[in-house]
Amino acid sequence: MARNKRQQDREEKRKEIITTARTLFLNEGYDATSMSRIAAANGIAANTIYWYFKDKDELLVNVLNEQMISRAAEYFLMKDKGIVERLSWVIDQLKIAYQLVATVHARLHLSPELNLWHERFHHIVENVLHEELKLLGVDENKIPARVKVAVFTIEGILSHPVTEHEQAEICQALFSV
Amino acid sequence: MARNKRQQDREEKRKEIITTARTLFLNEGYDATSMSRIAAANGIAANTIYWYFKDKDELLVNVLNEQMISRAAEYFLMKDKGIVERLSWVIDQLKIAYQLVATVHARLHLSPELNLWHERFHHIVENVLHEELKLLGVDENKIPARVKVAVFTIEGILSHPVTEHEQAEICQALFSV
DNA sequence: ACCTGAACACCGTTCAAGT
DNA sequence: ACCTGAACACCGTTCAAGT
Repeated sequence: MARNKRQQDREEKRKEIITTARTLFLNEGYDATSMSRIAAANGIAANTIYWYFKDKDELLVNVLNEQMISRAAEYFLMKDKGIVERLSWVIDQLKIAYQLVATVHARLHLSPELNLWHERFHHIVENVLHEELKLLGVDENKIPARVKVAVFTIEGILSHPVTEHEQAEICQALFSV
Repeated sequence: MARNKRQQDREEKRKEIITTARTLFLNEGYDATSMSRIAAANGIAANTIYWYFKDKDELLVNVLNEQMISRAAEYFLMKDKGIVERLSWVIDQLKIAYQLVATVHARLHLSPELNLWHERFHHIVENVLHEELKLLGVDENKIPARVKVAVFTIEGILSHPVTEHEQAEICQALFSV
């Protein structure tokens, strides 16, 4: 792995570590991925990571952010597709990261930074869903509760065994006026 | 703490350890509660716990079971109350244990025993909810999807900041025919 | 500024040895 | 059958020391 020389490389190196961590977190899970493992995959010593990130939770927040940004970019390219198709795409993407979803919920109270990220993430998602329901013509003052139900249901689908057929029925139930 | 003498005490001692673990898991969380901590609270050495339980996950399953059984007993004493009141009681009880809910979801794939418990738990809860929706007169073949949405929404309420007002609106949305 | 070896204070779990 | 001290193989993190 390319050695670091000067300040210009700092952001680049950070990104390298984040990418490695993302792969490992998604494949093996957060707890199962040790700092040594991430470091080894980057050709550095375990404690070197602490020069780039405060702790493991800050690294997690960065991984989550990178993942969210890249997925959001793709999502907004689907503007022409139907709501149902876009929603099932979102669920598919989240399913890939479902281990991390559970980890975030389990570690919320241990890390203020993670808690903040979680709040912001929900804020963004809820804004998008609010807009979708508005476009569908749902009664404006019933939208907030409907949005919460939709968000929580999506999370539930991620963390529980649900057949394709069940998932389709559930999505239909969420977006019927 | 009372020393153990013969086989008759085994179940009793197991219960003692489970009770201690339950208190600590609920107050401090699963990860934050070490085996040493549980052992110390029971006046025994850390490794002694392994004579009563295979590992920490088996202890967790027993804690969850005990909690579920005691809560279920109370629930069925509320038969005369309305559905909304009973549901909000269930949510309150689950909120007390919300840390464990997140832990269960995060550890599902690490422990087959925990996974099995989780499946059984959902089976029980879904049966109860199915019955409730049936009594409300919901269209029979729309019930399964509605049950899933209700279960996932309840879990969402547990793990996210939701105001009393929002919660009331959400519950109303779930049980409107 | 960047990186490391060594150490610290923990984990959950195993095992040989005690009663 | 029940319990323990000591050890094992890990953690995440800190720190003094190197370049």
